[in-house]
Amino acid sequence: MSEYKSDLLRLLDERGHLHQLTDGGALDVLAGKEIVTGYVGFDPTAPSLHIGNLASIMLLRRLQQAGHRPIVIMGGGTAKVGDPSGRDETRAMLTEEKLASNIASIKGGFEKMLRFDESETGALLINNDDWLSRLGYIEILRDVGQHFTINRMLTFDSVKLRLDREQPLTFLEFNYMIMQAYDYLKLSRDYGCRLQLGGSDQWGNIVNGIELTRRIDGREVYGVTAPLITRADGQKMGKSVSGAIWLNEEQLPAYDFWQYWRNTDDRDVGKFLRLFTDLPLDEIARLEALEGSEINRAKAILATEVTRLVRGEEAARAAEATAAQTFADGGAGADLPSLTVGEEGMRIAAALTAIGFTASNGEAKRKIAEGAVKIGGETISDPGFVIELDEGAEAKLSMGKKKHGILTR
RNA sequence: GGACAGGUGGCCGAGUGGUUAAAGGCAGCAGACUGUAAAUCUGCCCGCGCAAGCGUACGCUGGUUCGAAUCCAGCCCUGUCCA
Repeated sequence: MSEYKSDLLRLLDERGHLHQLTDGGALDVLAGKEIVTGYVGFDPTAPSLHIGNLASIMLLRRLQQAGHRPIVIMGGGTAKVGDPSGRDETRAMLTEEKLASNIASIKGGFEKMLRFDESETGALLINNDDWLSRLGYIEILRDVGQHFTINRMLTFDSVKLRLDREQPLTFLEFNYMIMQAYDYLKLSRDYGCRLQLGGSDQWGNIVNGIELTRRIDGREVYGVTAPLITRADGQKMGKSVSGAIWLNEEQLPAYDFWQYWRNTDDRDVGKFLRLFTDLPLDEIARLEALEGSEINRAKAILATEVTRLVRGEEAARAAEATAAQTFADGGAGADLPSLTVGEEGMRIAAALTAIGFTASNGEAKRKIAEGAVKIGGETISDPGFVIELDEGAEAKLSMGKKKHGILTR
C-alpha cells in the first residue's frame, strides 16, 4: 500500500500526513537505519495553540511513534520577527513578557501529546530565542546573509503574495526566512537534527534551511510538509463559533472542544480519524464506512479520541458523558457551562449573555424573539422573563439545539 | 522629500451633502428540514433600553452646513511611481 520502507514515512503516508518531501528516497533510507531527530517550529503568538497547529503536533507524535526523536521549537526568537507566510498583514508586535507567558502556557500541552524523557527518543522543547537573540547583526549578515539572494527571496510565496497584493511587507518580516533557515543549521549542529517537518506553507522556509545547512556545513538534511488540512465545507481548520478551537483548557473548555469534533462534516470523519487519532487504520475504515445517521457514532469516537489526546482521558470521558446526557437523554450533563442566578433571580437576556450564548443583551433579546431560547424545554418568548429558582434547584437553559447550560440558585 | 491613489461595520466591498445604523457578498447566529452532518429555504446580524427612544460608528483632529461617511483644512497611516 505504501511505497516507503521506513516505518516513519510509511506511517506518515498511510495516515495522510504527507504533502511534499525533499529527497524522500534518501530520507526513507536514513529513517530505516537510525534514529532521526526531527523538529517542528511553533510561533508563540497566542497563549495557546489551536487545532490548526494540531496537524504539525501530530507530525512530531508520529515521528516519536516511529522510533525517532522529536524536537519542539518554540519560536520565541522568530516570533519577534513575525512570519509573513500566509498573511496579508503584518503581525502585531508582541512584547517580550507576552511571548514568555505564551510560551509557558503553550508548553504544558505538548506533554500530553509527546513523551518527554531521557531516552534516545525522548522529546525536547527548545526556544530558538536562546540563540537568535544573541546573534550579532554583522555576523549574521556575513555568515548567513551571503547565502541568500534577494532575487530568490522575492520569489517566495510569503513575500510574493504581499507584494502582488500591494500589502506592506516590512524589512523585519522579510528577514524571517533567514532566521528560520538559521534555526535548522543550528539544530543540525547542536542536536544532530536531520529533519524538519511543518505545514505546507512552511515549504519555502524548510527548503531554505536545508540549503543553508548544506552550503555552510556540507551536511544533507531533509524536509517534510503536511498538507493544509481543510474541511469539506472549505473552511480552514480551527475557526468556529467564537473564534479558534484552542488546545488549552483555559481558552476553551473540554466540552466545547469535544463538540467541535462531534460536529465534523460527514465527509471529513475518516480523514480526521487518520490524522488526529491513533486508532488502527482498519478500524477507521470501518467507522468511516458507516452510512446515514450511523456515522454519528464515528463522530463521537473521533471527538473522544482527539479530546483524550489533547486534554487527557478524564476530560474526554466527562465531555462524552455530558454530551450523551444532554443530547441523547435530553437532560443536562455535569460538564455543561453553568450560571448562578441568585436569590432575586435574573433576567433571561442577561443570563444568556452571562453564560456566553450571546454577545450582548440585544442579541439575546433577538434570539428570544426568534423562539430559540428554552428553559427546561419550554420556549421562553417574553424578553422580560425573569428566571427564578428555588434554593438548591437547577434548570436547563438552552439556545438552539446545541447550546445548553445549567442554571443554579 | 515630490506626484498620484487610498484608509467604510469580523472580512471583502458599494456609497460623493439629507429618505444612511450605512447596498451587496462572505463569515456568524437562529428557525424549518434532518442525524448535534451537508445542501436548501427563511429570519437575524453596533450597543443600552420592556418599550417609545437614546448613544455611538465610515483613519485622527478641527471646520463649513439646518444636516457630513460624503465638502474644506491640518495631521497620521498604506500603496504606486519619481528623487
